[in-house]
Amino acid sequence: MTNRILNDYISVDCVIFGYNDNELQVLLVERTLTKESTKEIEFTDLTLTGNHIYEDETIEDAAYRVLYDRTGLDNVYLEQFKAFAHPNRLKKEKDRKWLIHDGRDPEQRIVSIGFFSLISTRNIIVESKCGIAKWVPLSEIGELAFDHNQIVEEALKALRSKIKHEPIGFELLPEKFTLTELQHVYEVILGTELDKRNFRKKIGRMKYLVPLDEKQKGVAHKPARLYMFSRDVYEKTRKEMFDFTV
Amino acid sequence: MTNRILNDYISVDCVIFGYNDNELQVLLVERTLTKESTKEIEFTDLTLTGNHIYEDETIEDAAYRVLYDRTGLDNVYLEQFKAFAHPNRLKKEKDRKWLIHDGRDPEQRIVSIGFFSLISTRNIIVESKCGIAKWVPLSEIGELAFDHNQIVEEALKALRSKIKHEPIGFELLPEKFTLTELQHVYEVILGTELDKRNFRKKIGRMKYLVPLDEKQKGVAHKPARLYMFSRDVYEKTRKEMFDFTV
DNA sequence: ATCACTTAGTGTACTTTTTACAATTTATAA
DNA sequence: TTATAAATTGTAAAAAGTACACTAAGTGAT
Repeated sequence: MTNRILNDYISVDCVIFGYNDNELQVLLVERTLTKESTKEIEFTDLTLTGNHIYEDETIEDAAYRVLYDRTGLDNVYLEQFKAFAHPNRLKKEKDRKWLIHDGRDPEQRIVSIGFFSLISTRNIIVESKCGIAKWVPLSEIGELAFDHNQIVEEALKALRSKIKHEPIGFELLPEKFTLTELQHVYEVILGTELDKRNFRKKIGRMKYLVPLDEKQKGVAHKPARLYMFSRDVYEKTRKEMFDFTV
Repeated sequence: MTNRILNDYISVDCVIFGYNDNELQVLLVERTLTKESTKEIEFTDLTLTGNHIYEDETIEDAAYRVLYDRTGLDNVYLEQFKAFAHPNRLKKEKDRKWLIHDGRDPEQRIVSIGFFSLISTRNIIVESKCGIAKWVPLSEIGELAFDHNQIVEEALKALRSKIKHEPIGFELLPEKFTLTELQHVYEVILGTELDKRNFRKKIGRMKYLVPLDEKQKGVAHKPARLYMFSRDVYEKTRKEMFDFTV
């Protein structure tokens, strides 16, 4: 790997989703902006995690690298969903007289290739070498830098669409999880309430969800059985569907 | 519009699908390569339709423009499905000593943002100002320039996935079409045979498919009823589904 | 006018899935 | 022992999926 970037104007940006406190959260990074003239700190901002693409990387390589540098995790769910080029981004940032604290000009990244990632929050070390990252519940995201609000919007759309047709909900949960937790993940992402019995009946037909001989510990009520996702079974039993809406 | 390109290294590439002779076809463009030294024509190649993104365009704007320049059509189905950056593309093309006939260096476009488009073949004028385009059945596509084979592959995957969940099949047909034609489109795209009665039962439940008081003309058998897609009805009746595979 | 030919159009019985809905079980904590 | 909290489970009715074969309505040839 050369570390020479492919192009100054292209970056990957990653919408990192986590699930905690019964909410869908996004991992955002603080960006410190200084005045070009005085070098004084003007204010801080929140951005997605992103970076350039190196010369000898595919776009996916770059995204996995970005994700690893931010979270220390690999083998996580990551999916490219859309590329963005805001013709106004250039202008909007040019009008300002700010620099990012490391001296980079914030206008540089023009085309951004959006990925979303699902990670199990508990594994993650939020502090990393490149800036301070923090989990922000979707409902509390304010105005982000650049066009990152739009990217989050579209990532959420892509996630909603994807989760309806492929079993990816458990990617937001620890390896072993209860059916109620899984149901909550679906409810939070889809924004609807689901009937407990029907959810279990439906998901129960999916062979890839394997019940363990293990139960929740330390809860003040009947402990729930734990389950795991088996990719193996999934690959073997997956069949394509043919359903169009309405 | 300035016509100043955003960036030399980024392009949009469009996989234009058409349906004819009961086959899925792709509109491809001949590229003439000349030797850099002698300017002699070395050979011709086939590529997708693509172009750079202008400074004041969104990526989608650029794709619609590219499609319009190639086909003379607007208001067609167009969808961004994936961005590509082949780290090897640069090298592969650099090793050769060719130029495209207009003098451009073929290595220039590095990141390509892929779209696919569905058009009703009968409306299209294939001759256009920028090169000769021709319809090639999917089964007969040989080796394309750059990584365009991969882009076509992925476009097809995206199309297959999309058509399972959204009503876009008729985009490949004239405004008025028969149910048999529609069924053939689904069969060709999905690569499976469908039962005529079951297909009609299923699609018949979709209110957006409106039967007309009009029949096929000039066929040597019982003429079929013609149908139209009503986007209006679709928008109104569309409801989200929650189905995961297996 | 009849007939041969070709594709359009339709129904039924069976299985599976969806949907709406509430009582019982099993653990902890007081 | 009891109160509490969440887990777990079933059923009946409606809708959708599946497998399967005959009749209808045109054209073109005789």
